[in-house]
Amino acid sequence: MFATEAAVTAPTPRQAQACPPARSQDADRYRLASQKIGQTMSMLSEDLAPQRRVVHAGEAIYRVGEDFGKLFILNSGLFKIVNLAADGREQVVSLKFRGDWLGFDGIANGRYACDAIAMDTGEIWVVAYDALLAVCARKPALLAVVHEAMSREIARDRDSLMSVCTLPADARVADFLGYWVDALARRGLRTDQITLRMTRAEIGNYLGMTLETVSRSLSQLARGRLIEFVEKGRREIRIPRAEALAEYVRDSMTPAPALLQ
Amino acid sequence: MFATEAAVTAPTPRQAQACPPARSQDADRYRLASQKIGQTMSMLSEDLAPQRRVVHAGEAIYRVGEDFGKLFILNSGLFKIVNLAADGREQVVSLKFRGDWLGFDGIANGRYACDAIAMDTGEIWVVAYDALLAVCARKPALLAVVHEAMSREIARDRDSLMSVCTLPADARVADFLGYWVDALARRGLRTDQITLRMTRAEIGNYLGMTLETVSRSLSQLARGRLIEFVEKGRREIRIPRAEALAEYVRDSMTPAPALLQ
DNA sequence: CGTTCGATTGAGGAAGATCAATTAATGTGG
DNA sequence: CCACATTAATTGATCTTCCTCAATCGAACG
Repeated sequence: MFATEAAVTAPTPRQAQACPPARSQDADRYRLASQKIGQTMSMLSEDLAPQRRVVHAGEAIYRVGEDFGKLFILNSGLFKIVNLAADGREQVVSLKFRGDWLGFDGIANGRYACDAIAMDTGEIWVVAYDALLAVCARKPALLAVVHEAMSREIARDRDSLMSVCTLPADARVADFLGYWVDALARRGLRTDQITLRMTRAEIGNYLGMTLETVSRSLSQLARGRLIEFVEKGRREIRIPRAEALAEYVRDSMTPAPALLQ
Repeated sequence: MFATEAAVTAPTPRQAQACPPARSQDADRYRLASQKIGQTMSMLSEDLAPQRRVVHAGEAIYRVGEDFGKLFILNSGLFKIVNLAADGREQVVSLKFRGDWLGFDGIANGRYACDAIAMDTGEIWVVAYDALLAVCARKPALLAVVHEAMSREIARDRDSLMSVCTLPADARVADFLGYWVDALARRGLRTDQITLRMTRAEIGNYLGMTLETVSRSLSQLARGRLIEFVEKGRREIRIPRAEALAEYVRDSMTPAPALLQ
């Protein structure tokens, strides 16, 4: 499932929680997360004095095969991370929001392993990896931030894989929307109405299905009043109850799936 | 695709390479990789003097929700990383071989985000995260190793997602075998014959398909002479030409996927 | 030697892909 | 501003792939 970070902090992690936490607890959690991101960004700005760069939709800040050297912190806008196979297959493997780091994939081999492409006008902060390490040596809190970002990315990628491997198409789209809402909520942004800055084809690519299936799934969710299309342009979506998306995902599992072992 | 690390180091990364590199180049690359892993393990052993612990098949070294505090380096054996959703879904999201680190997922939230389960008798080295950071402060080369391990994990996870999202079942299994062979080769182990220490159900779970489909795909690959079952017990597999697996994956993409039937 | 678990294989069905047509939104040049 | 072209999205009709259900077989084990 995409948004399992809450589950990890649950008191009984091996058991499914009977009922969702009260609304106000959620709000608290999101407020804290939002504050934390803000504080982290301030700290990065102070300690690193990063170069700031405005990017426009479609622009790549790095591409697969380029020499690694810099890391990027997303201050505003939205990015997609695209994996490219030698045979030409392209795969959107990750989405990046404010506060996320980009470029970790380049450390291992000295070359970036994918493309990072802006989906929107935004601002990124550029940091030389060497310089970052130098500052980290003096400031352990900064290193902690870097490790946390990498760790979160690992956990997030696994959730994506889980979603793709275990959920039927409709639930996958619902899960995706839930993840998006969660990502916005953590950044203190409004979540009752979201603007998908992706085409159906991009969403489908990310979720491992065709654009037609994405379209059908969205229509299906709209029929069930889980979402509503706003005005013209079907990328603006109203989400009356964000929890309903998670419930929908849960319910799609009803006939208990075969467990391992 | 699972094994794209080679592609990243290709001279023309945006273009598909017309013909595969010569056999000897591959051998060189693998020898270097194997040496590097050996050297890294030596260094870790010296600098960290980690606690060593023998684990047996089925044993978990950590479970989702447990307080984070330790990282683990796999010295021998094989581990699976299993993600667990609140609704009971289980998903094998990663496999770990000698030299791999386990537990990074716990850094972000202070709790492990998944289960790490031994599939085999093996030895892990246990390091307290705090202690590791302390040593890293004095020894930058060690920090580089840690970051490289995290980076590699991020890249690997994305390759998994790509495989699941873009390949049909047969090619996915072929890709999986290719990944396994590659992982062994990097560690200087024999690759003409491999022992899958996973049931068809586990493989299917990892690849997002049913055990029956895994079985059928393996039979299919065997009919095409890409693999051979060794003796009794269908988990021992001979792979005459490892490159043939990658070719099979490539061919499954092209307009005419009907190569063998 | 029966029991159990894992693997294989077949038949039928369902989810989703593919192909195709239509509509809606966006952009372009006159 | 409008006709036109272009791209995105929706929806329907078929077809394919893979899942589900079920039977059989082999290997491992007490």
